[in-house]
Amino acid sequence: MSDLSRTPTASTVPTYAALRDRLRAEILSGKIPAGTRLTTAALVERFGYSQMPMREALQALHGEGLIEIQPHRGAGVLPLDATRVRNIYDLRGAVEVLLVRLCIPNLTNAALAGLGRIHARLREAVRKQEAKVVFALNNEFHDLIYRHSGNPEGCVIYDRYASLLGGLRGEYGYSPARLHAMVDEHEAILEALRLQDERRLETLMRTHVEGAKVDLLQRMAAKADPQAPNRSRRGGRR
Amino acid sequence: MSDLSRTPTASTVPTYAALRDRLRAEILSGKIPAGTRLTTAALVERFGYSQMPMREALQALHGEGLIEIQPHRGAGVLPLDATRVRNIYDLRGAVEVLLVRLCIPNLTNAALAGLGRIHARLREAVRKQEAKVVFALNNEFHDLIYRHSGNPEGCVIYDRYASLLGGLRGEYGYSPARLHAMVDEHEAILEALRLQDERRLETLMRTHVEGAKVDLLQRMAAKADPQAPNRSRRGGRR
DNA sequence: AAGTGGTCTAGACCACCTT
DNA sequence: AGGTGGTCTAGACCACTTA
Repeated sequence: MSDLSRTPTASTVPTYAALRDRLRAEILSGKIPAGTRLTTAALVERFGYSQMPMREALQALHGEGLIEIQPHRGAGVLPLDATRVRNIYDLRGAVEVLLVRLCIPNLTNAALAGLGRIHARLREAVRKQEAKVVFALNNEFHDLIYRHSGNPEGCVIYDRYASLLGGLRGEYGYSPARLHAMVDEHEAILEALRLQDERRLETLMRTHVEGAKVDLLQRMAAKADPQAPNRSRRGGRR
Repeated sequence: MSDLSRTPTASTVPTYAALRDRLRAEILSGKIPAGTRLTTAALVERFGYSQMPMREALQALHGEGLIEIQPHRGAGVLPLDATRVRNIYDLRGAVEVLLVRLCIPNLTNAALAGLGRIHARLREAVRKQEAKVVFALNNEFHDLIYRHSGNPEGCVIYDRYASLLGGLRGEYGYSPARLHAMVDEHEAILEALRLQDERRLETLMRTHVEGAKVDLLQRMAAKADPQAPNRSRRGGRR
């Protein structure tokens, strides 16, 4: 797809790259929660390599904005509080509005058909209340659109923030209302894409991201603040 | 809650951080041109430190998207061709439209007055044809606005791309027409900020960035082939 | 005043690209 | 097959934080 040369069979992946990718995945999935301190000693203990490859991986993640490094004091996963979630959603939304606009002239009929199939499966998953599947299909839907934007730099930014927020979404899930709104909004976006209605697409996409933002923030707040003077045991915890 | 705000007087800056900041500045200013290969041997030769601090600096810059690292093959400054410039301008524009919208409720009268002063100086600099001053004041104008957005993550993205494109602008300069358009557009943006006219602001900012993009692309193209598409004398790239 | 852990150096190893 | 240069290890050093 890009000029990554010729897929050189990925013969030998350096240790620092493997560590970087693995740590990134664990941070984004929430397996390493925000706020965790990352010491080289612990990483050496865990992975069995010496400090320098670990340090290189940490520097790369620092450049990506995933962790914070204080000179002479160590590294830590950046916390994701409500303010930061709001900021990142806003930022991601701005990028998504751009990307969906850019892709309008590039979307083939085949791509539109693919989007339709993904949408149908997503609607079915919502009906069955399969949260994991909904999450995956939602990502597929957006990815397939943006892939046609012709702006790989923007896709990288989108991916980064989508993954970051995706970790949280895996933890907090969707509200039932949000699931149905998502289906309706995707439907409208799909229709606007077919009609190549740029202005409407921008409005729809902004509303779509805004709705996701509000929903996640509400669920984060609800979990942090049970606000139940009596032992409200509404809905079991799995 | 982690204690990231301690301001420890930055007593001792590690070598890798100093190298990273220095290399970043030289790349962004164009002192190290796009496409340059960065070997550790050359860096050791130049700075006198061993390889590992250099490698850490390169990893950080890789995470920031400034350089490319091919495993077992080395690092190089990413080339900035017309396509990438267009992509980055589009991306930056989307972020700027967001940031200017967010700052509307946060702009004080004092901030507006400050913007007015910057604008007056910029108009004067345009009249005197002082390109460097115009460049600096234009940055000041935008920075002062976005600083009030309350979205530091977005400001980081803006800064990164503004610096990247700023290096090119230092090389290619502005067209006379662009200078005057800039003044007019800033004037209109300032007025819309005073009136808190969100819709108009979005339109204005989008036009503003689009104008800058087209101007830079035209000047890059003009310099690349002065009018005769002769065969590329500079062949082997990579 | 001691300890923890980040930082840097020197050298050996080996993947990739030549001849 | 040789060379170049990226990659990794082990250890010494020292900044920052404990008590």
